Amino acid sequence: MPKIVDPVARRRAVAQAVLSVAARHGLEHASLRNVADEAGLAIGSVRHYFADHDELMTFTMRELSRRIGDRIRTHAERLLTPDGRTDRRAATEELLAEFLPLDETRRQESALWLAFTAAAHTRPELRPCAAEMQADLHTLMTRVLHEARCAGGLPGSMDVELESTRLAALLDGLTLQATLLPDRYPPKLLRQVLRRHLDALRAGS
Amino acid sequence: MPKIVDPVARRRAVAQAVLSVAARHGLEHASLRNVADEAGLAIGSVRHYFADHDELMTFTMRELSRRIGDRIRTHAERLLTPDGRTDRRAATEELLAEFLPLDETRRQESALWLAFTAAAHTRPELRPCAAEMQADLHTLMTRVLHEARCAGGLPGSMDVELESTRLAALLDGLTLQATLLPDRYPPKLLRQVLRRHLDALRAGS
DNA sequence: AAAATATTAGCTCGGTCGTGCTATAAAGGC
DNA sequence: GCCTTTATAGCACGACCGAGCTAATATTTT
Repeated sequence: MPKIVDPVARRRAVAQAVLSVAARHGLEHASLRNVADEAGLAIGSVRHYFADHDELMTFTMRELSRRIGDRIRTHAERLLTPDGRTDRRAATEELLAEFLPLDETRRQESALWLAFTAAAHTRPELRPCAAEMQADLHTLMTRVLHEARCAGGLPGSMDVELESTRLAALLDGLTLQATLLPDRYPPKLLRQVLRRHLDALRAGS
Repeated sequence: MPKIVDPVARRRAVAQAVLSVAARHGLEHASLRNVADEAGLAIGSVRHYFADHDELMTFTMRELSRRIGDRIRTHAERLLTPDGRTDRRAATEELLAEFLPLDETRRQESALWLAFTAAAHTRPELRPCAAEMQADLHTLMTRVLHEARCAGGLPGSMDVELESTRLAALLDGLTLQATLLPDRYPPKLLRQVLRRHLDALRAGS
């Protein structure tokens, strides 16, 4: 038998290389050659783990989605399983703030998310994943608003479905703008806008 | 002298070809060859009007910006120079709705806007234009909210600057989502979300 | 020790790219 | 009619691309 290599770990490492190249030079430069260089592998090695370029891209997008999802889930659990001591309002704000590019890590993730989302427009193989990410966001917004309303934090007259869409759009829009112009949208401003929106929801309209 | 050709018209025609190709197959396929084919010209002809590929791209993005801007300005004038008979509230909603992908034309423009905006992340030459577009959006939101407040349509306690950012983010986010999943975000829903936001602003919070 | 095989490495092909460069065609001034 | 200027057309080069394919390497099991 040959050298034992954990195939999933390798695939993830290669996906990380794709993300690094894409973050630095754009998705269009994430060629097999550049990615192999970035990962410190030969081009043939990369092709051993991915059938073709498309599979590499779809896997990488799912990897990005998984990474963001993991980060969100951590906060979501804290919110959805309150231990009594946690401030629901603050926990909600923290959860939603997790989507915003508040530090360099999340700024880079946001930029990558935007790149893949835009690419999904003309690359059919990426569309399912992009659609899933958007659906997941909407679902999470619905859960958050629904539970907040049940807990009495939001008025019962609220249209949860509509407000979920509005909240999701606000987060996506803020992320888009802050990713493009980080200087004009410092973390403080982003949190301020989010807080304002939550306050408005709380007040009923 | 040679055959007389209006150079600006030609440049715009070529830019239109870029937009067509980009809308159909993505910005990365807007090569000189594909664009020349789309425009019905030889590759050399295209290069006669554009020094290099970068200039073609920057010009096309500005052209797109100009086209969207023109459409907006038409509505903006109607709102900012009211003739007494116009309903300010409805005119405002119409103006803001002009940003949303409510029909096929605007859906395509939105997709192109998104593609260029995403590309601006890693293409320095596109950044100034992207930044301008975003700044213009914010400025317009500020004007609309400011005038609406002066006209008594919005509470005086409102933080215009903050609400402008929030409104701009909402529009960008809605556009992003509706462009990616047109089926899930039909025009009716988009207008509903916009109306809800304006109602909330009106109610003071 | 040897055989088996997952892994790595790299050559080759056809294709597309931007761009430098040259050649032809058209049209108004002399 | 000729000449200058502008527009159009297209060849040629080097670079990069994805993918098919083969060979070498390394390591665990037999």
